[in-house]
Amino acid sequence: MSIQTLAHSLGLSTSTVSRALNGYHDVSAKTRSRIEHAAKAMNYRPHPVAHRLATGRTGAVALVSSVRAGNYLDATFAALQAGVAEVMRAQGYFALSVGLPMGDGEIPELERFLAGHLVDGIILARTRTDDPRVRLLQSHGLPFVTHGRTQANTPHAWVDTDNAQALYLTTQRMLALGHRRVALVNGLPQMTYAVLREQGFRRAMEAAGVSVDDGLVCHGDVTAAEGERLVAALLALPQAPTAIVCATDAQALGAMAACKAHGLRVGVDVSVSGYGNTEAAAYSDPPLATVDHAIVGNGRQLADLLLRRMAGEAVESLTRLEPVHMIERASVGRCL
Amino acid sequence: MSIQTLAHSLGLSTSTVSRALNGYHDVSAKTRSRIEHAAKAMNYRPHPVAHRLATGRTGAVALVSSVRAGNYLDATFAALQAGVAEVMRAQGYFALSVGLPMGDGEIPELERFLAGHLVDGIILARTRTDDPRVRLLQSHGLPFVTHGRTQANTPHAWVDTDNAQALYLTTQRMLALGHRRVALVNGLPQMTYAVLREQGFRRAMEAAGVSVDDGLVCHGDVTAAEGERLVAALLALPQAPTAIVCATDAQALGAMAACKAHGLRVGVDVSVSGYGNTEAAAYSDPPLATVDHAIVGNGRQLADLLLRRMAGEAVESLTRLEPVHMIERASVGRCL
DNA sequence: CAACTAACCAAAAGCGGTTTTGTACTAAAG
DNA sequence: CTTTAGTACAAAACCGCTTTTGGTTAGTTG
Repeated sequence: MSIQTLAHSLGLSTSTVSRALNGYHDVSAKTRSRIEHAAKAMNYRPHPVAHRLATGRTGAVALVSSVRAGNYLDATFAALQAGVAEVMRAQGYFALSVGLPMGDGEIPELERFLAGHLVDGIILARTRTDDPRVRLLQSHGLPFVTHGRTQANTPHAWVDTDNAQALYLTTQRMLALGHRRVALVNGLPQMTYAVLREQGFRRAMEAAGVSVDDGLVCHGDVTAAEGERLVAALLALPQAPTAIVCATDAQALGAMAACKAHGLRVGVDVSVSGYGNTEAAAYSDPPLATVDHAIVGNGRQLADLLLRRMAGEAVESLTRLEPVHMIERASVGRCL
Repeated sequence: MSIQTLAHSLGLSTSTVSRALNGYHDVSAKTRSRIEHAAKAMNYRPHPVAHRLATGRTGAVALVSSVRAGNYLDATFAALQAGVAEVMRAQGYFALSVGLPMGDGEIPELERFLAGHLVDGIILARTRTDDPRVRLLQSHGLPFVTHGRTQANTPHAWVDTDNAQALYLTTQRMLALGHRRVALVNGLPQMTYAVLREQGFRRAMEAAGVSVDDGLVCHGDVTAAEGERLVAALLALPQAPTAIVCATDAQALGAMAACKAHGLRVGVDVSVSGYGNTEAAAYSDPPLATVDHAIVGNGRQLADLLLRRMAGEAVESLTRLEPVHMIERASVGRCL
């Protein structure tokens, strides 16, 4: 069912059919409706590949993220994808997600993907402070939006949760409960969100007039295993922390395990908070205090900004800082 | 940088260049190497869209799954995607993942996706016993492999974990520990895996000569909230179970919470097991016994079968049942 | 009534490749 | 020496659509 057979069956030229279906003006109303009827009746739809070759547009966008082998995309990413897909679908676009192999293969693979002309725009997740993927996208020219900021000097469109505010809130809460030795278990420092979370942490400490013990600030993978390892080390210190603010719920689950292994009651002897409002956090024992960052909404925002970007809006106005709020649960309590 | 400019700069025709680069025989070795050198030097790569229009091949496959609003893809899906991508990338394919909106929009959206000619093959995750998506794919003709089986009478390629064996093992273990009132908290019955898990459960009970109390078999979403709800109901029964076998780790986390709320010590007064070997299970309190199903390996198998399918192998030989094993942890213990 | 303008549609040229068909030329076979 | 077969390349058709260009007809306008 090509445009040719359709045109032929109507006794018209393909160009007239094409122009009629694409809303050009130099087709009489009568002919247009005749064509539209026939198209519907014969269930004609332009072949997307041919359409793409002629127009350059693909009707799809990609959500790309780098994944380390053995360390897969998590529920956060999935929720992001859901938000993106929802908005994109409403506009007739497909939202595909693709994973780049973290490490040496990352940039070549992204180049290969870009060269593949599979999509009209890209949403890049988990940006880093100095992100070669962003530089590649900038030089390539394909419209893109990042989730999370970079520290690149050339501006680009982004959506971010207010990481600094989030950790400001949780840290402030710990301080309000009387904690003074507050530890930060953070993500890897090359991740922009980790930098921002640390800023929020330090700002809260400073605002309360409590000096930060750099020995209580540590970095690692955002996994439970890593959280457990880091917190076990913190608890072995001569001056162990009484509160532990973690960069993710997964780390916090590990942190709680380490505390228990050390004979501490979480929420009583030691307070622990997470980030992400995952289901596992709600059902941990004790329930884990966390930060809700409405990640599906972030996905919707990302899609919205990408659509605007593809429509040609300037990047300068295309940034969104999304609010967060703390969810208090029994894993945090008053300092003994 | 099109094939035409390349051909022109070499003083050859585009057809010769094309045939040389595609390994046809009627190009002299000298001309071929001259063309290959020039192509490399000028960094020529065929435009994928044009290539696709001419050949019909796209160089990408999709991992598709239906997602309910608010109930996103989980870590299992992400791990699957990682395995698929790994194998596909090695063959030069992209592995894209796309989410269909569960419900009425599901089939139209899949149709739209198929009509989009974006991929050469499809991997369908989370199959149901009677799956309209499978029927659509079968009628469409695009090569596909499902993760999980259906009960369709027309055969298709599939990879599945041995769900029945998994629940046979966990149930058997509960029975070996002296439990007689064993409950099953299962997924929704339209999911094939839920049917198979229930089969394994019943087979183990039967093998031990213990009759199944149908009041202790329940179904629901595979979330912690649902697990909690279902188990709270089970514990309110006059003859409450002493062991609870859950269909997923998430349900089991909810189940454990319900048990604790009921004043029971998990692993002592009541035993709980999960499925999926997630990190949250390893770090729950007590650590949750679970089933490891090597899901990344499943992804690799899926990719392998899809490649074979795309190469034209018959579906009959393209099925794989992957082994599982139980991971015993403190959430299960001897029946008091 | 000639000239001009819309309105409507067809023809043709792209998009960037692949594949079929055609054509010189060379070399071996009859 | 002619036929046959094989080699190496070019020309052209095609994939299915969009868009530019151009031409015809009818309806104003001066």
